[in-house]
Amino acid sequence: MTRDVRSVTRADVARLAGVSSAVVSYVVNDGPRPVAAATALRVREAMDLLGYRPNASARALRTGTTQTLGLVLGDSRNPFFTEYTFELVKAAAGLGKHVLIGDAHQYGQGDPAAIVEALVARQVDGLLFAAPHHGWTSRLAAASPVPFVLVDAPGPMPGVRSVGSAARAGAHELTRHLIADGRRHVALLIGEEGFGHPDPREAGWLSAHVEAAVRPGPVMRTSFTREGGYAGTVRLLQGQEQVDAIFASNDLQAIGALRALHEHGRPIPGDIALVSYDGTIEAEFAWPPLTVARQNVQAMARAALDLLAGPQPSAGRHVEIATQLIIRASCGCPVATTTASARAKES
Amino acid sequence: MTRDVRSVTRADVARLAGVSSAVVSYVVNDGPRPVAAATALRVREAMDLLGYRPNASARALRTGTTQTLGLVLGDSRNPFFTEYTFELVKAAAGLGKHVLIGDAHQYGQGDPAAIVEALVARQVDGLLFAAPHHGWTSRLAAASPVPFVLVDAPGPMPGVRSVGSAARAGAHELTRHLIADGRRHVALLIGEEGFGHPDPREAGWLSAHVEAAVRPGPVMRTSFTREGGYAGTVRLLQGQEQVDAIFASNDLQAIGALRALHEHGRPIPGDIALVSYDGTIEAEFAWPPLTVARQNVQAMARAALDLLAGPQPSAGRHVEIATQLIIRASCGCPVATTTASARAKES
DNA sequence: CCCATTGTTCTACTCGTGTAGCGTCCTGTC
DNA sequence: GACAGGACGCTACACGAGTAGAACAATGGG
Repeated sequence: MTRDVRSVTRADVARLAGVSSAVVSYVVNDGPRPVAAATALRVREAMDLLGYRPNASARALRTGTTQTLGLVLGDSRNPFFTEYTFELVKAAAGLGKHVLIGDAHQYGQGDPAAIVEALVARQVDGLLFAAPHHGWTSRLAAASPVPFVLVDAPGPMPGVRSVGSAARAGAHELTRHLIADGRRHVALLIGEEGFGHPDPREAGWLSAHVEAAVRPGPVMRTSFTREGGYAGTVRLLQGQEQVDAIFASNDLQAIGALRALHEHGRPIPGDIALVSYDGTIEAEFAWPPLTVARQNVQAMARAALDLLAGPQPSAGRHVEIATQLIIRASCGCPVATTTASARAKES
Repeated sequence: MTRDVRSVTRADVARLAGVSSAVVSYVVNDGPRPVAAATALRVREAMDLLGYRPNASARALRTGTTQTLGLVLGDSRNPFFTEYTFELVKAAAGLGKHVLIGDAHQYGQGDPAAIVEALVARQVDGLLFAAPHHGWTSRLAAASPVPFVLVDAPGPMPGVRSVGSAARAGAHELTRHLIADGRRHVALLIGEEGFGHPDPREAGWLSAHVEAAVRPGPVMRTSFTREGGYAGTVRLLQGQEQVDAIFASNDLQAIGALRALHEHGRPIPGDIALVSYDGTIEAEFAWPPLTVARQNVQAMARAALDLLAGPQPSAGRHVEIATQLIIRASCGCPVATTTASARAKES
């Protein structure tokens, strides 16, 4: 039919409807000026007939806004981030915005500013950072001329808007559950020290021990990957310290731990209980299904977009979303139910 | 410093460098006209000093190309598609292009044209369809005014450019491996009939049986989800027919099957072998690790972009990428090695 | 009947970039 | 010394949409 739909322009519609191009704009945008009902109808008919679609580039040029957000991703193999990504895409679509993906890997880990520039050059209205390298944050903040939020921050940072889970409370609750079940040697799998803040998951794990007056189990530092979880667990099993439960700080580590435990023939949860922080679908369909502190990815995505759209307090702002304790087979407790954890709070 | 980086324009650079704005363009684009070396240097210094970034919207308006591709995604919870997504993003970045994500779910399954329109209105240069609903294809093709390719097609379709794996060969090889190991009752987990083409995975599974003169095992039709794999496997275990191996048609079904087998206390591979088609990281870190026909997602992503960029044959074109047989513990065979399957071919 | 007011529409400029058409100057050759 | 030709650079317009300012018509009040 029409050779090229993109070539239908405002002027074409105006000509067909017998009006000026301004009127077409007013109709399209329910514009700043009123249009007589009869005229608007003629214009709408002309638009339908021609299959008119306003040119987004021209609009962006004129208005300075693209209705597009840039998402900087660090680890695309982590199911938590992929789930997060798609929740963000969905939430953005609900606001009529699209998401442009910038994978940090391809630009080389060394230069976060390059990613930001590539996205900013595309005229994105805002940036979402899901890059786990918290060391980047300050440089990213400096490099970004547009509003941005960290979508997975461990805690508040001055001058930065961020969203995170109530990780300390979630980890505390998860650990307390293990202790209440009778576990007395809960090892912690976690990332390297100085990876930004003191890790709130470690703090929660520790505080649950303090609260119950139980001596904390061993801490194993490794990477937040399947391989890291595997290697860390093997080291735990070969070590001197007694272990009757493992707290993995994300699902990837838990999946790796699972393999190590299976390979060593240690029954779960009979011999060693295993719980995890994140609670992606992978943890749900692992064997045995994992008891987790589930991050509310959907709520986090919405909060991130709210922060981006809202006013820009120079002091920064951190929104914390509650996690949810989901009890499955891997902790070996009798009940299998669900409890809401600490309520959402802000700081 | 500069109040708003986006506000630095070509004219600012020209003024600082003491040249006209055209010259700045020529330098930026290594433009259609030559520029004296000394002048170019001055311009470049001015650009650096001001932090000039060409406005992508204005460029897109002028040139009619956005250097952006739209990706229509059907199932964002399938690790195969998420891996594919990020390979596409990476491959596109290598060509200086970005990817705009359109999640089919949010628009409602009923109207694929709406997704296309939303993306096309954003001036994407091309479309990539990863929507598994093959029934959509013709409508999508009709709705798309820009070049498009199917990135996960089961076979050639007239007038459509598409990429797929050599699924029949891969399934054949995988099944043959099971039979060679002594399995004689290989059940097939697969999707509903009429889901587009006759499924090449079913054909490969069947042809391996014919080749070995072994009577094919039961066929279980279910959805391509974890839940579907679980339910299908439970039905298989409760059914009359003997089963000593299960061929899952994708990793999701395999993960579900794994849970069912574990729940029923059927040792893998001792009692029942399990293999899967896809070969994402989830299959690698399952317990036991799954023997798979791995789709070469990276090669598929590159092929898809090549097809999109290349000439547009009206007859359509289908590129097939070879799968790779990866032997792990779940099939119970003695060796654990890797074999390349049928080489890439085109049709 | 005139004029102010309101409602509706048109004209014209703007956003920032790509590039065609047209100088301008410089060099080499007869 | 005049002139052809090349190397550079500048001016000016187009891309498609948003919207302010002006124009025009219709209406009501005095």
